[in-house]
Amino acid sequence: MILNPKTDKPELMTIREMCEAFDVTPRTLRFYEQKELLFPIRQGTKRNFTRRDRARLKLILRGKRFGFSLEDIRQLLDMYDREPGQQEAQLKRTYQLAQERLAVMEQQRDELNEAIAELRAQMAWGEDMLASFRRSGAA
Amino acid sequence: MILNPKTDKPELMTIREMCEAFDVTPRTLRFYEQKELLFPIRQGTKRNFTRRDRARLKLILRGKRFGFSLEDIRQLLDMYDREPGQQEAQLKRTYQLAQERLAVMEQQRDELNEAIAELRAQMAWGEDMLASFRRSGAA
DNA sequence: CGTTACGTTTACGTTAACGTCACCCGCTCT
DNA sequence: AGAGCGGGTGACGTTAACGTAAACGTAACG
Repeated sequence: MILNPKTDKPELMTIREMCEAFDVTPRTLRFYEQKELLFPIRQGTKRNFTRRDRARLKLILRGKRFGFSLEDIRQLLDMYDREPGQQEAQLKRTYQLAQERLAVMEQQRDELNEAIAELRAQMAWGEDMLASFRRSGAA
Repeated sequence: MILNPKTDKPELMTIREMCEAFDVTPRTLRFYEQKELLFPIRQGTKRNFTRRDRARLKLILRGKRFGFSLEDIRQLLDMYDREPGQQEAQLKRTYQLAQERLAVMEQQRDELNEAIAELRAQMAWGEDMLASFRRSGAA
C-alpha cells in the first residue's frame, strides 16, 4: 500500500477501505463506477481508488444529501473535469442547478410543515376523544 | 343516476365522475379497488362508487399527503370498518401511528432545513466566485 | 491441500404507485 | 352496419439506487 508522505494516508485504497471510510457498501462503489461517477484504477480485475475518487465520492454523498439524483451529480462532476476553460459558465450552470434544487427543497419543507400542522390538528382531536373515553370509565 | 334528496348529489358515481371530483385517473381508482382500499358496487362489470367510497377516498388522499403508504392507510381504514367495539383501542392505535409519522415528518423537515442551509452556504461561495469573475472582466 | 477472506462478474429482484398498451364488450347515433 | 364512446381486463413497463444470489478467482494461513 503506497502511502502519501505528507499525510501518511494511503494514496490508493481498496474497496473495503473505501467502504469503511465512507460508510457505503461495495455494491454501491461498483454501481457508482458503472454509472461513471468513479474511476478507480483497475489492476487486472481489482479496483484501486485514488484521491480523486475519494474527492468525488465525498461530493457525491453531499449531493445526495441535497437531494440531487446521481445523474445530476454525474453531470456536475463531469463539468468540473473537462478541461476548464469556461469556468464561469460552469459555475453559473452549477449555481442555477443549485437554485432550482433549493426551490424544490424549500417547497417540500413548506408542504411538510403544512402536513405536520394538519396532522397535529387531527391528533388533538383524537386526544380529546381518548380523554372522553377515559372520563366515561371505559378503562 | 340516483340523487340524494338532501344534497341533490348522486348517491352513486361513475368512475369518470369520481375522477373529476377527486382529480385522479381511472387507473388509480381501479388500483385502489384492487388494493382493497375502495369497494365500488359492481353492476356486472362497471363500478358504482358510493358515499362510503368517497369518504374513504378522501381519507386516502389526505393520508397520502401525510406521507402514509397505501398499505398503512388500508390498515387504518380497515380498523374503522370492523365492527366497532374497541373504539378506544382503535383510536389509540391510530393515534400512535400518527405520532410515529409525525416524528418521521419532523425529522425529515429538520434534515431538509439543514441541507437547505448547507446548500445556501455553498451558493454564497459560488456567488462570490461569480462576482470575482465579473470584476476580472471576463464578460 | 483445504478453508477462509476478500474480490470479481453477471444478472435478476426489490419497492411504490401507478402508466401504458392491446384487446374486448355493450350501447348509441346516424 | 359502421363508428365512437365509455368502460373493462390483464399484463408488462417505469423509476432509482442499489440488494442479493450464483459461480468464479486468488492469496494467505495453517
